[in-house]
Amino acid sequence: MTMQALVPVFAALGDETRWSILAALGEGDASASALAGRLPVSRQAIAKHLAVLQEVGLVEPVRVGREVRYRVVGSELSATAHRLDAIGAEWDRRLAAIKEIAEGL
Amino acid sequence: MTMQALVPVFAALGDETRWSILAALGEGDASASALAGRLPVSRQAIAKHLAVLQEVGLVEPVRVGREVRYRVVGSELSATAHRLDAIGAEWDRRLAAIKEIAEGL
DNA sequence: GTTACCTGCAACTTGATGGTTGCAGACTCT
DNA sequence: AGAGTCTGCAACCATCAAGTTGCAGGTAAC
Repeated sequence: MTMQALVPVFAALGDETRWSILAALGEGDASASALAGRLPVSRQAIAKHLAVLQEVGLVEPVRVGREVRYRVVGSELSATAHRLDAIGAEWDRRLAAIKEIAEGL
Repeated sequence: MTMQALVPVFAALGDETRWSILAALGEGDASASALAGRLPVSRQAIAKHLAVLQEVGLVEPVRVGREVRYRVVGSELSATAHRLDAIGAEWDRRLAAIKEIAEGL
């Protein structure tokens, strides 16, 4: 159970560049330098984004020799999705209850 | 089908104050002024947040006399959750494939 | 018609964030 | 040992976002 603080996870997912990084990592684990070769931003910018992603558990570092590769943690994505879905369902339930009252049932 | 641009939705959900507003709206529809009475921020700040939430379809305005009440759109939350879940599942699938290759199966 | 209240617009402050460049340190490999 | 390359740290810039205050415009109610 990761149980990250939800809101920071969304904040991390609310940036296009970070999604580009996640998408690139989907092709296989890669280091900040390798990613900088594929994306139109500097290595340091990518390093910062990776730090943010790691902070909320969306990505994890793996040392391979002298480089640090990053891997997407798909389960964190799924966990976040499920928590969000539960919240959405809760709201739907409440709305349905209100609707019933409004319709005099 | 709302089909909002995903990333902006996450950006909208990546703010604590916005969650406070959503939570308060969960108690029942309310206007910006009413929310300002319950939350520790100014009405205008809340109005801006509501604009952001409306922009991505998480909330919708309802005129009631001279005031504008807002209602949470739970379905948008659920839709976002399902899309995120699909992405997470896709990553898990890929990781599983990579793992199989790595284990020489 | 006034009074009162609620919304909407504008200007401004401030802190966070996305981005850059430059440099120092560490590790590999020949 | 030396060359090359990868990481990490720091300073810095610019833009955006969250928040504020103040004011003008409607709309409801008495």
